[in-house]
Amino acid sequence: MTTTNAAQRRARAKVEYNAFLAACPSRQLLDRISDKWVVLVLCALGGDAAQTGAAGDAMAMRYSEISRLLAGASQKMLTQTLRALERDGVVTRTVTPTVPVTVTYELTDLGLSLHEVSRGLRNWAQNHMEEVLTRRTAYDDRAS
Amino acid sequence: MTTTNAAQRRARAKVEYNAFLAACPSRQLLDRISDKWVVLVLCALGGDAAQTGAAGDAMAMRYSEISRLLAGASQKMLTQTLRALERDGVVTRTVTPTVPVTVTYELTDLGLSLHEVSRGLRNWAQNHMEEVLTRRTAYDDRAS
DNA sequence: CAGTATCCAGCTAGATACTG
DNA sequence: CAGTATCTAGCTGGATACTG
Repeated sequence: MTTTNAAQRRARAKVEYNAFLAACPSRQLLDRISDKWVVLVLCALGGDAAQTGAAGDAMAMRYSEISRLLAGASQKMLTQTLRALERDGVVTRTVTPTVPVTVTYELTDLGLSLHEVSRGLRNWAQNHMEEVLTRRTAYDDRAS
Repeated sequence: MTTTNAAQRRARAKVEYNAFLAACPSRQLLDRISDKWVVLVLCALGGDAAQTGAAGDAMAMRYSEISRLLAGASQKMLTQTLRALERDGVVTRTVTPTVPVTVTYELTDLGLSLHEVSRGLRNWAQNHMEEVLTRRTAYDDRAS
């Protein structure tokens, strides 16, 4: 009976794994906010960048503004991220039919609350990152 | 002068991008907690699983216990994750030299506080995920 | 201006086999 | 029991070119 055994164990593991995943609802959110560009877009629209002049609170931004702020993001990633966030109701996409079309993005209430969550993360990071880094180098030194 | 132009633009973009990254310290943390298995290990050691009997607060767990709880995680991923967390001072790794060696993992104070952060995330997820899902299906329906 | 479409390199994570 | 080592498939993200 060696034929089905391995496959069965694998299938069983798959199920248990999914069950544990389902039991941990933060996974859903994490898949959303753990994305590199999602966080950066959130920062940008939330006004954390402060390099554009205004700072502190949410603002509507044009595609090209975001693109300029997040230099290094390809259009592909930017558009993909923006679409995903729009799909989830985190940002609004407003098309103004001017001559060359104008598109602005803005955080929704949902997006603002998500931005708040990411601020909580940022706070933790600022308070503990130094300790983490210290531990990390200590660990690396210990390992001959 | 078309030779250096493209490369220069690319280099410039790289710098700006990094600058914005650096300005957003949550990236560091996100790289840590956004990992699938990190969160699950955090859940396990934090006692969120509740499938082992005890529930609610932190507990020391053996490698095999974690492995059983997170069925579906390969040893590679589990070990890798555990090592990274140990390196960052989030968990402790205790080796007891019994006959077959016994290794237990436990959250440190730092790990507990990180676990709290992830609980904040979980709360947001529980409060808003339904809305996100609604928006998402609405968006998908709209797209003919 | 604000995208869409396509192709491809690199990294990650899973499978598998072996060890103190 | 608690790993380490190695190979590879698949997905993600970046480059590039084209469009309403």
